Amino acid sequence: MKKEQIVDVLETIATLLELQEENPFKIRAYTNAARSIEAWGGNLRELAEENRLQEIPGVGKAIAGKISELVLTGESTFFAELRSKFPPGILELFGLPGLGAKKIKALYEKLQVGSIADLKKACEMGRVAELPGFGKTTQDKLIATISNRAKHVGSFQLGAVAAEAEELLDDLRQHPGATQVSSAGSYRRRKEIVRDLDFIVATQAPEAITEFFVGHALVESVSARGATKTSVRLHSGIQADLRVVSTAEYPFA
DNA sequence: CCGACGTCGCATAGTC
DNA sequence: GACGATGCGA
DNA sequence: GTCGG
Repeated sequence: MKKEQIVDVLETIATLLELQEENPFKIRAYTNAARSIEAWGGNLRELAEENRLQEIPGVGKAIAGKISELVLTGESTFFAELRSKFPPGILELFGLPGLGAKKIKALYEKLQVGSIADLKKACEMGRVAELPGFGKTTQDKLIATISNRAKHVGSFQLGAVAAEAEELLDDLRQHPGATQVSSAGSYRRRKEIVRDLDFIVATQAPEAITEFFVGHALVESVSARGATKTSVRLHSGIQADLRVVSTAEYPFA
């Protein structure tokens, strides 16, 4: 297992320990270890094989043991057991502003809320406002936040994808077969939130352009490939659509 | 072995 | 309206 | 859970 994944596991352990109201210092120990490992340049596998994990600040005997297990087997019995105590979706709830461990625990124990979808239903049924510590205001705000969030699933901040978009545009323009290249849609309009990137290329050689597009270094995977429209996913995770048109119809595309 | 581990201020919403 | 709880960031 | 006296 890779370093980033291990860091993620340690952070998740900390979060789950919060839910069962563990000793706050123990919780922090896990987050500290995660931060520390993140900053550690070296190779975890080597360190694990030489039993030197404890050289990393914040990593003691217990956490070192869990890391070795993760590095070697990709699993941790402790983590698996901890995880099994809660529904997987409960971690989503930490992403909602205003919700922390205490509130989430109450929602889970009293209303069996184990995901954002569950929470939305509970709010809509008016059950959340009944809970001590919650009220109508909170319930309404949660509904609003969740609905708002749904709109942004699979969307990106403009700045987060601008670099990829521009690089792709430039490279398409470099291609000898492309006579006109432009972006379209929300990216062209510089909307703050973009769901996907749209490119339009005028060409006499659609096949070659498509080939070039799907083979581009920024492309992670190809989800659809047709004569006039091709969809791919870039490394950042955003979807990018390419429309190829004849030079004659480009002005109308 | 055993105690310390950051702390404070602010905002918000709920309860008394 | 005061007060404690919770969440969040400095 | 980890660190340090």
